[in-house]
Amino acid sequence: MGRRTRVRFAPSPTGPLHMGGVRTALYNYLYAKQKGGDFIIRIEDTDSHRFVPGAEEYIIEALRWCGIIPDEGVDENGKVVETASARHPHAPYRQSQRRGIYRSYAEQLIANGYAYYAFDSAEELEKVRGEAEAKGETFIYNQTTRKTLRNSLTLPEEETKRLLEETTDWTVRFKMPENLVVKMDDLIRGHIEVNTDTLDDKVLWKRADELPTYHLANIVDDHLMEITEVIRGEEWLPSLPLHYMLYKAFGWEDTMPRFAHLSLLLKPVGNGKLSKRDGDKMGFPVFPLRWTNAEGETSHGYREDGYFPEAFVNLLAMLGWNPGNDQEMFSMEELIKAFSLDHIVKSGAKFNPEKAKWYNKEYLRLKSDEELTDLFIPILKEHGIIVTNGSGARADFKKKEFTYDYVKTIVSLIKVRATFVSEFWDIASYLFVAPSSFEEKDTAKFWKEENYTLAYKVADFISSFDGEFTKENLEGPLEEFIRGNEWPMGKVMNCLRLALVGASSGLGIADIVTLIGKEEFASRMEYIGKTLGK
RNA sequence: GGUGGGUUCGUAUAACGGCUAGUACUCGAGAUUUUCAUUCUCGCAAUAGGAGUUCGAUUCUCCUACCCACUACCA
Repeated sequence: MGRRTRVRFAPSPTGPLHMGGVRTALYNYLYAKQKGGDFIIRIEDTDSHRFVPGAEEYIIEALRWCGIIPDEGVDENGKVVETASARHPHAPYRQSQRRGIYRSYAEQLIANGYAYYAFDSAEELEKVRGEAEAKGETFIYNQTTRKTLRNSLTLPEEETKRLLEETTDWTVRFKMPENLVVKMDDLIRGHIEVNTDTLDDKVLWKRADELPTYHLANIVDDHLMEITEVIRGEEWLPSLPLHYMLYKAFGWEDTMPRFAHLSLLLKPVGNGKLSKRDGDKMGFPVFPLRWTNAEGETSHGYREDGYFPEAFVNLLAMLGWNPGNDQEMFSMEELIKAFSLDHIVKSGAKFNPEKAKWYNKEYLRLKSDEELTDLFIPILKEHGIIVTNGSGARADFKKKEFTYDYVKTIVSLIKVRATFVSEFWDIASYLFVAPSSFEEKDTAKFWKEENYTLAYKVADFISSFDGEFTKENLEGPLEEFIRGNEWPMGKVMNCLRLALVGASSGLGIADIVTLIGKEEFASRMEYIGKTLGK
């Protein structure tokens, strides 16, 4: 039909965006970009009671961190973003700022017999609900019960007129037709049929705050904004028949968007959907960014926990979608190329925190040494380490001054051992500060006279080594020396490692000695001797 | 309760009627390594249950079970 692809992500600013919401936004974004179309962010703030300050800014910032940038919508400063591709202005993108638009559409439905005025107060409805519940039934405002309630279908015309003018808590409800089978097609789920007898007369517009409800606002805006595909969460599937009926009532069937309903993200263990609590309990974030609520409770965010946005996006993309082959690592560009609604999984996906970490580990390895070094330097500063611009890999342990090259060399050696940059300090602190204590178990295992006497001989060998100190120069001769004497390699080396690292783990001895230098090496050998005996 | 959706190793998924049900994470074993880590090799482990259609069913149909969503003047 040649319509330009236009999709939207339409969050309501009632709190921080959950990672499931980010996934929905991501799929919309991928779909739009693949088709060369537009990705729109629309803020659905039609519920004045649930509005949370800062939530909108949070949502936009979170998406931007992920690299999900809208072609149209609101930016993180609240300013309108609009592309040149827009054929006519679609702004504003906040439904609260569009309130003037909706009333006439609601009235149009009434004029054409698709909707009616309802004057039942909240208390009255609560009462009939309570009565039904007492009888073990569920009250539904539908074609049967509407005949017994106060609305423009049951009241005389004059009374309706009077109430419209004199009262301010009435609503407009959709008049759901009787016994009609709605035939729908979902891009992911296929053909679905629902009988309208099982549906209720949903409120479309509220006089009290002069705002539409989700259903009306959603259909009107999707129409006005020329949305071609609606990709949203599974929780909307039950209201799809209503939405179909609304498009029909407005006479917009020919431009009705196609629908795709995504399954939910489930909690890692047990049943149910992923919630904030699961993250707190199991120690993983459920939010893209850190969030502090009105009560002052702070929730973890992927960004603050040290995840790379590329890793976060990648793991999210693979939760409920697959490329149809074994590829697991995808950049945003690759995702845009490979994405397809055909490969979306119908069932809910349990989130696996282990796999999330694995993704970050993989992306960490992919980063350049420079980039990782820049991320490591602020952490070093927190530990009182000064990083200078001096040339070469030089270390001054007394002044705690190390060159950029020194840090970079370390990063290149340790990055394979970490999942997060935040782990670098624990992994490599001994390359900046001499160990002050020695791991008990390792000490008991290796620091024995028959071992350390040999270790000190090896230390003498290293100290008197007259070539330039590099790993390449040192490694071969060192090994030959120990093997030549037929000394037990593992035991001797671990005595040295205990002295240099404080434990029997860490880099190769040649690496460490090359980095810290002769002087520091000697000092550490002396210290362990004084401390543990020699 | 009603309506709709779903169900392949522990987890994420592949196999769009046809090999021995593949891959990744996790876990286990081995190899390499001066330790640790890495790397490599191998291994454990699944079609919810039952009918039917078919030469043949993970795939199609029906029933049962279980899970999820919705059932607001919330989105």
